[in-house]
Amino acid sequence: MLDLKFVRSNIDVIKEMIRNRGYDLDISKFEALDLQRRQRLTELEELRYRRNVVSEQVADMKKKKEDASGVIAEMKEVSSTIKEMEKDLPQFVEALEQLLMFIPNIPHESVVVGKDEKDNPVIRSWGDAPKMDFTPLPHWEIGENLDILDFTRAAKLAGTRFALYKGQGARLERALINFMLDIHTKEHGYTEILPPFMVNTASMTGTGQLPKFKDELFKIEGWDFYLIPTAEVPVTNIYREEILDEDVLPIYHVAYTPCFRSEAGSHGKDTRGLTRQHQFNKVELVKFTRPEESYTELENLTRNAEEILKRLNIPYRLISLCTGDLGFSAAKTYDIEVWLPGQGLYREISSCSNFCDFQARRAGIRFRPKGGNKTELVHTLNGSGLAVGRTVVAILENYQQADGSVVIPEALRPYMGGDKLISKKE
RNA sequence: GGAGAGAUGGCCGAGUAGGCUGAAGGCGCUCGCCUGCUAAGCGAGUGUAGGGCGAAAGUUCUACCGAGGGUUCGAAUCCCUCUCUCUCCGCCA
Repeated sequence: MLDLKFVRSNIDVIKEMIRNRGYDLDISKFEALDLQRRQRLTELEELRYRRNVVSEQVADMKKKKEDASGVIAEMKEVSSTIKEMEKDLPQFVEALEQLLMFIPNIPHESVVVGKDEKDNPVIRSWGDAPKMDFTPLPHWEIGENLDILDFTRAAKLAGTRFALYKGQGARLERALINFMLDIHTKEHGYTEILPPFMVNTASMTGTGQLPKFKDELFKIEGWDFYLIPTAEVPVTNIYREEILDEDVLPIYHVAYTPCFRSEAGSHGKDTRGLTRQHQFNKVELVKFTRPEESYTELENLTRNAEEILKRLNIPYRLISLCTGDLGFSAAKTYDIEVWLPGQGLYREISSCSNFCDFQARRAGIRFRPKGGNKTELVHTLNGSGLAVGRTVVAILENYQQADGSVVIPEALRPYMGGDKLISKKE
């Protein structure tokens, strides 16, 4: 959410930004609504002022044993008017807030203005595609051949977009989670968090999943619980409505959680394999920083995520999302895309964003600067470090061999009981 | 699930026969003084959000004592509902 006063005095900047992002959002009502709201608020506050003054008079008169019944009768009228106006005002506040909630974040000046993913500039690439003298298979075939992935039975258990991992497959997923958590906690200085996997409406609103992205969420029937679509939600909301000491910043958190997404808008897309599931595992990096250092922190966070792929020796490229492809709350986003030889394409495995104060404003996450007493909003950042299921995809496709077996990346072997190879059991 | 206690400012903690209590006191923090350094001491200041006026510093008004309703001229204080925390009992991974 943007600052109301900022929007009020920069309405043209906002309109241009909305255009650059390719959003279809009409904010022409904003000014009138804002004005109406303020007028009514002023009227109401004047009446309340009067009530307060007269109430004091009543207290005085009673003390002096004077008759206050005339004033009291008059105030009865005023009070009922106040009550009516108090019932009336929230409509305007809510309407304005609704409008404000649907205005996306302002992209950083370094973000390229573009239409869609074709306009995303590549920032850098790392690693070489493995040389294969055979036709590489997509991971779902590799996994099913090795009997470590079973999509048919997963569909029986739950439905489409679910996976059943078996044996070395299940272990590989678990190994990756530990591998990633260990690097981020021991080497990159993040504090591990294990949060609830369900959160309430207030949390979903705090990070911006609600109200705009309601359709993407799974809700528990009869409860104010939503399954989290990413650890970003519970972890960012840890400090919701809090004022932090400046000393504690920056805060680095890393959390492993499963993520649950309806994938409502992607019917028929990526229907095969692990790529797009209703439930998947992710290790998420979250940062809370001072405003002036958030862009440096974004670079660091992105490199922390890249480091995982370097250790696993998986080729990838880093792209920067253009205005047309940028997420609603983000001011700047880097996507890390891994090379998948089995499918012959690059696939997003991590998305690292700086939200600046956009999430913090809505969630009320502030800090008190040393020396000053005015509170400021923190900047929030997050990025996948990494999506675990897609990392399995990348390993299977990049480390596959002609005989159908899959070499386990060296860095991961300590987490796989020393095994070097996943091969078919005879 | 049953019985009871509680929720106040960045933190701790006063405040119920409703009326200058935005809220005592303490801690913390900021500025100044003092001390050779450290520690201690002294003085002043220090909530959040929103509106009006002001170029700004600022000033003024309104709201906020877990949340939402109600009673009243007037509610942190009375009533109702909800949420959360704690203690005891029961049940359970």
